Amino acid sequence: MSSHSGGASTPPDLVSDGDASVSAGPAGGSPTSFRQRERQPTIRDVASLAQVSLPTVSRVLTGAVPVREATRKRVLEAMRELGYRPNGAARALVQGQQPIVGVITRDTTRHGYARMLLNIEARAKLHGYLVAITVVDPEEFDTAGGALDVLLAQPIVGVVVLDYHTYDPVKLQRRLGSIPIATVIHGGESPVDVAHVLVDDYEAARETTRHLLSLGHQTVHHIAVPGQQANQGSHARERGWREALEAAGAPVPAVQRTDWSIASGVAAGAALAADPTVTAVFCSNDELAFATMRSMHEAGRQVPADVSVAGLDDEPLASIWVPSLTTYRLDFDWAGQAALELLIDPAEGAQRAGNPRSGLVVRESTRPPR
Amino acid sequence: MSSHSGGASTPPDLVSDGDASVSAGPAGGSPTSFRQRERQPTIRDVASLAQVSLPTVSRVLTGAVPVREATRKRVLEAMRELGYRPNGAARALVQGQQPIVGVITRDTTRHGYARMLLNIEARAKLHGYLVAITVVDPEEFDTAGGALDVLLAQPIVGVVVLDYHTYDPVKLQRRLGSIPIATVIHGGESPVDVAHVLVDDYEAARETTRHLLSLGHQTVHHIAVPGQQANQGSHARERGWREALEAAGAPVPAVQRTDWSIASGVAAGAALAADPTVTAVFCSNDELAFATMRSMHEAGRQVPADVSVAGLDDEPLASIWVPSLTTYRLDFDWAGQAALELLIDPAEGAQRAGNPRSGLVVRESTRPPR
DNA sequence: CTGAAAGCGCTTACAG
DNA sequence: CTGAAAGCGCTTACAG
Repeated sequence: MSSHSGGASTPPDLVSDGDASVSAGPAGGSPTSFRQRERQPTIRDVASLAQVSLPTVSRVLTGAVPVREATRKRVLEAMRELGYRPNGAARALVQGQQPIVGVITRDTTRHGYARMLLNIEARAKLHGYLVAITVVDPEEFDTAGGALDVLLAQPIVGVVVLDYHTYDPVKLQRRLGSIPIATVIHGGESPVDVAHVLVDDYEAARETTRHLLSLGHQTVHHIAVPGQQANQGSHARERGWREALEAAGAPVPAVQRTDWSIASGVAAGAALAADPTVTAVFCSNDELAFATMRSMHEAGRQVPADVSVAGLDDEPLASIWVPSLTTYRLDFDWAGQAALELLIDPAEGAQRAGNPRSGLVVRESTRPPR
Repeated sequence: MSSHSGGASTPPDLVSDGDASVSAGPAGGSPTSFRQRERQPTIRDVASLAQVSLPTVSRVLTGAVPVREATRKRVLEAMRELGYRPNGAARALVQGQQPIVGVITRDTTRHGYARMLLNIEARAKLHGYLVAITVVDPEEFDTAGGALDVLLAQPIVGVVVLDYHTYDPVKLQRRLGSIPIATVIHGGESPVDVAHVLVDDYEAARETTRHLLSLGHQTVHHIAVPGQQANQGSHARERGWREALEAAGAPVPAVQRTDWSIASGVAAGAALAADPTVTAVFCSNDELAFATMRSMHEAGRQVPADVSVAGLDDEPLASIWVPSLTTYRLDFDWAGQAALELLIDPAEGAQRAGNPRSGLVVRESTRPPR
């Protein structure tokens, strides 16, 4: 490897283009040096070098059957010398199982998915499993061929499906066949017949809306994320909000809809900011709440003096926004871990009904109306 | 599957616990129904049902060699009837290649990594490749066994290493052996001998610092992310800031160090807020800038009236923070795509030196000192 | 504790 | 266009 001089010079082989560029690597290396890999040593090479039989090498590899210490040493030494690396595909073929867990998810950069994914990976690693992700948009489920097929063709341990209800369960089931599955479903949704971890969006939304009502607001406006595809209905968060209002006998204002984007959140927030009767807004997630606070600011309305704003999720930035955001914390870390465990060991997994650190977090952005 | 009544009731088999819980799935399903999968139909079953030979089935599978239409139809029909799914491990064994791309990365919830990962996945899917991720902390590289070994044991297409310089290149190389690799390195770092995509953190930091100086600030304070492990030195962003100051003959204040966490950013920001001579702060990333703005607010110092604050990355929220954040946009989407292409096709990849949408974005948080 | 044999499910030349 | 044979690299009974 090159030395680390710490200098600020750019690599000599650089195809410079503004401040970002690409280099094909090893100086003078032809593309083929990347494509054609030399023949890897196999268990057979190791066996002959160590002067033992194939099964013996296999035994020190798996560790299932005891091998004489001296023999073991010799085999290990031979492996080191040859730079031997077991062939996972061959092993998977004979064992009928690949130590891989698949994850089917939507946009992994969004807070909830990102945290669940990170935690699934961490937990899977603990069990010695690799995580393979496939981002699939519910709308393009049918066309999401390639990668998903590769995943499902492997004799994998199973698949974790995040936000299960956004997919069409029939199509999903047909595609997955008999592959084990564990899902994360979100509160207030219909009962399902698959192993699942429940993140109760419904309850979270209801609770947050109640908080705003308890402060004395006549009603609470809502900025919503898109409804769920497979459900055809509104999002659980929207239902939680609606039912909280109905239960309190408060009027139910028209919902402001967004497309998940911040821009659409700003637009929705601006619409509410223009309405002087609005004193409280519950947003389907923290990002939309931030966007709403921005819109309020631009319209010259103070949060929380003029308008209270609450979110849902409790992203890290919620605590430091100015004003800090009242929101409902959802424990996606727990959800990710629980889903993985549920897949690995349904019996065990179902027992550890966890200790989710969820709940309303009241901060600066909400207060009684004046 | 269960019906979708849209009701808000929780599943009957629920182990209720607050607002989040776990259910082991298929009602009455014993754990074994998950562990033991029935024997999958093989190419042999398909062949005998369709009354053709094994190779013929293989041919309709691969599509490489033409097959008589009528025969093809019969084979396809047999596959459908049996619910046949090819065994990827067997195919990989004979072909010597698994259509899988590995990604070695740190905390995938952080903005840059998250976006690169998402884009790598999208691009890989286009090529029919699956993406397997392994989150590995540079410090625990040696112990990060399990999952990484599984990944590297597969005859994968190659590995994309994000933020390459945080790892020890020697250890990494030893672990990867002859597996093709494409990396993302960050600006101002030492030249490397591997295929890489450059995201120029150094230039970004220098440019942003220059912007603050050009506004008339005597100097610019800095809140830094941790240095890079393998480099032992300071982060490229810190070097960019330092050299911009030196080039301008401005004094170089002590650096405020953080551990990436928002809390440490708030603490660092508070330290600067307490110093009345501070008029401009450049933060290593947007999150730290948000934290700093929070600290300034708490200390009663106005941004940008009293203090200018700039970040780096241009996260989505930067544009809607109050005040909106001046920052330097880095095109992680491009970087992710370019890295994947570089891995797949080094020759092609190196040519498309991209059109990164990077650059300084001046917003509300910076202005001349009074 | 160790070796010879069979086989995991597929693809790839090789014939026809 | 199609079939019989060999083999990818490993593990798993089966003997010893």
